Amino acid sequence: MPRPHTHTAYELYYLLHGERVYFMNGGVYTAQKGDMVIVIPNDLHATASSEVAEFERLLVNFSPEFVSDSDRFLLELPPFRESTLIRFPRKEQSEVERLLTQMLTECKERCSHWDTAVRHMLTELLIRIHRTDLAAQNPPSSHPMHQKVSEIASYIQRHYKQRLSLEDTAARFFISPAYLSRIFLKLTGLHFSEYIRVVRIRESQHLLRTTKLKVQAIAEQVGFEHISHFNKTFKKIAGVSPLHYREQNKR
DNA sequence: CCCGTATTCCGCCAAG
DNA sequence: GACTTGGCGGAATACG
Repeated sequence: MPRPHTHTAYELYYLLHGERVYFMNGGVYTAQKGDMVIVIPNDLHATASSEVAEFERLLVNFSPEFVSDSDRFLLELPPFRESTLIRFPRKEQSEVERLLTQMLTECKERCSHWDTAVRHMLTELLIRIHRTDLAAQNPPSSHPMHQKVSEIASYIQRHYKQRLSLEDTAARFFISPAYLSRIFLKLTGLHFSEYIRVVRIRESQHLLRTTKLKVQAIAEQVGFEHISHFNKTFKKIAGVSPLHYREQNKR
């Protein structure tokens, strides 16, 4: 199973067939044939297998800069505001698949003006995404445990400032600590405690970039009682020390 | 589900 | 003084 990760590109993940569990945006989604997972830049995401083992997908990554200036606004609107899953209607699917495969072959073969061609097709794809009815979408999860893990992940995102133990959280959601530990890892790719740390460090990164708060203050705000431990954890996850990170990301 | 063990984490202090 | 790094023992949690 691929480790959870982030990157600065948009990711479009289209399922040709099979079934796939996707963790992103703090929620668990089950993708089926004809579904497209949209991951916006810097969102933590991972995939896991579902009961159905086999699957085939088409994957497209692109940076916002790749989209022509005049079409960039398409990325500012709803389906691209946060990572999500959309389902194309039956009759749209073949067209979407055609677009995607064509884009991929263009990228591979690199005939003249391939980039312009791809840029065009991407725009068309974005429009198709916008046109699909988003209202009746998002069956957030068929599986009851997916729902539960989603709730737990979102609970962590809301309460990372306070102490969160496996035991207390499990009790709050009426499952055993051991089961929570196992199911959480399976669906998110991260251990329960690891996820908390990642959420905390990501928030601290945000604070380092956007405020002038002292490291000490930030550490406390995101739920670390001791700076020494915050520093260690930060470096392990972010790769550099807090102030170094702030320095690097001074626009 | 419970258990024992291994691993990792956390809070604390000390030092650069 | 603020930040960073390191070591240590007990606690939490991961593993099988």
